[in-house]
Amino acid sequence: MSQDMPPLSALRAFEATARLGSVTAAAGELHVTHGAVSRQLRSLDEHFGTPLFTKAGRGIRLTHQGEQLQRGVGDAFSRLRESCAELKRSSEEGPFVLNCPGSLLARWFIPRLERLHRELPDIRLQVGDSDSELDPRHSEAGATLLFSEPPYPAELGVIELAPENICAVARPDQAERFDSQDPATIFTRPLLHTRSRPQAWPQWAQAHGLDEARLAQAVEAGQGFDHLYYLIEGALAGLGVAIAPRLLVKDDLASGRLIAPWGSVETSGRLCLLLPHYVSHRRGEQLAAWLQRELNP
Amino acid sequence: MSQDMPPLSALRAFEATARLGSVTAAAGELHVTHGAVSRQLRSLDEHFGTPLFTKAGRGIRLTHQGEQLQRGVGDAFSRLRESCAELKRSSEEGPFVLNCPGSLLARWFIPRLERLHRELPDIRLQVGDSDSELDPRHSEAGATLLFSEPPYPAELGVIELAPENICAVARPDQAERFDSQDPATIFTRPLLHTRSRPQAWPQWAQAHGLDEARLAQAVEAGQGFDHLYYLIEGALAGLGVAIAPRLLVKDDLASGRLIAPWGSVETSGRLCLLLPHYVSHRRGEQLAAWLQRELNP
DNA sequence: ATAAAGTGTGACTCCAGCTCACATGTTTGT
DNA sequence: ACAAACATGTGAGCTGGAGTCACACTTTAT
Repeated sequence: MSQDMPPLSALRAFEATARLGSVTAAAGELHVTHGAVSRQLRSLDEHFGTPLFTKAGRGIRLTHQGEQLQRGVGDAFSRLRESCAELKRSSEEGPFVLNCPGSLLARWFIPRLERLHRELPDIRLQVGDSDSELDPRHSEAGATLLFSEPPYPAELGVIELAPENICAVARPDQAERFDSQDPATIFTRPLLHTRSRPQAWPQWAQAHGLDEARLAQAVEAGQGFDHLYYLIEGALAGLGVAIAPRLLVKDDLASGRLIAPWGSVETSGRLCLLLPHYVSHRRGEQLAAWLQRELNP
Repeated sequence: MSQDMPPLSALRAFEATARLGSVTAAAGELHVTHGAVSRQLRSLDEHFGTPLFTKAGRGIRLTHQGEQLQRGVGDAFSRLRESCAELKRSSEEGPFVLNCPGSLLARWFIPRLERLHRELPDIRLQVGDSDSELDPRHSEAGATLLFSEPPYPAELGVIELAPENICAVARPDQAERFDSQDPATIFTRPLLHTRSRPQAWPQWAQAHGLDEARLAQAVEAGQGFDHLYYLIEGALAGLGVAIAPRLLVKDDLASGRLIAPWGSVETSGRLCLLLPHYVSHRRGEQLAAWLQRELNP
């Protein structure tokens, strides 16, 4: 690759000067003084070993070599400007991609999407399932919604939206088995679980002062699922007691499709919105604000 | 004109990284550290508000937006490189334009061109008459050969090649009218002159201690010419005595076509080669050295 | 396990490129 | 003929953007 390119800033100065036919005008466009442009042009002359402009009256005029250079360089800069403008536009007006775990997407976000679109019509959100790419650093998304807990990696812009409350839920037809004053009555039913959150049940047991060994036994007896989403479906199907973030079963509790006999426990986890440093501020913050409102009425 | 272009150096870093698929490789090509490239890329992410690369394994991969940008930017940079290389080539290998006054060109340079081409075969000199554009700042030439005198404008690279000697010349058939011991015998013939060098005769008269008034009268009597070249032709035609730089009549004196009864007078003028600051050193200095040799044997 | 390769980033440094002020040359209006 | 406005070139001096260095972290290979 030919490695003797002149400084790019000098080429930009040349392009503007050649296009506008004036050093001063170019300086205006580039928001620098005419002296700065004049130096850049001189450095180009030296680089190419040939004059690009000559004086003409009180202004300047392209030399033959200058015209030759102008053809290619003018094209190249148009192309550059066009590409950058296009990307900028598609980044500002194109869909804003928000990734979040499938369970959160299905059980909390999708039911609220219509309201989101109504209240933030210009955000053109595109939601995606992030279970395949757990690490937001590998994702192309503009933002990621997920449960996490401190300490957060410093390079990610983490906004804590709400504390995570987990609760044990079951179908209402099993209500009589459970005593809301006695957490141990939970052991009358199998404990549904998922491999992706092995600490969920132990955490709950500790908060309610239950014996870990007996808990492990009950977990053993319950069905395992690959995914939190299916876990909750298991509870709805009456297979046993599921453990889930309160957020995901909020609507089911309100409608009476599920019950949470022992309330919910706040964990050290938080529902977080990850806005990478580079993300467009306007839309990212609009979204964060909307989520805050929606989560903390 | 859309004025929110990212820094060009960042775009160059992006282009190299996208093309080579590696930050480190791009850093190598740009002769900087990988850290420098990494920062540039980050600044681009921030400018566009969208990620251009994601991590992939231990390397990186273009995102969708990155690919979009790469198409245009890659093209633009190819174009830029191509244009610059083309101009550089035509400036280094193309003809080297030397301008000089028509009289010098015709009466001194052209007879020596063949030797120049033989001794400096790769210089591909193109000589032009500069009488229309006297000021080298308005010319497109790579170099200018001309008579000038100090002080020289600072911004021009002036190389003094030889002192200017002027002499009064006439046709040999008029030799008996002139006494080489008595300059006043010059007034036996009309004094040919040119408007472009009104000070030539007075200078000569002063050097030989002649009366200015009588000189003015003799000049009045002589034919005037537009151009030094025709002035010498006038002397060759026997119209009177011409005044000219010794260099221009050197060959005619040697061959006996002209005589210079009173020798020559050194003036404060110098034959100079003007090499603008930007000119390719190699060829400019080769030419200067050859001229030095040719003028001062 | 251990090494090697690749990328990201905090802290610091430095010089490329800018501004300022002035000089010089050109055009235009009166 | 003169002055004023316009345009570019340049010496001196300053500053912030861009680079280096060193280290951390992750992934791949041996």
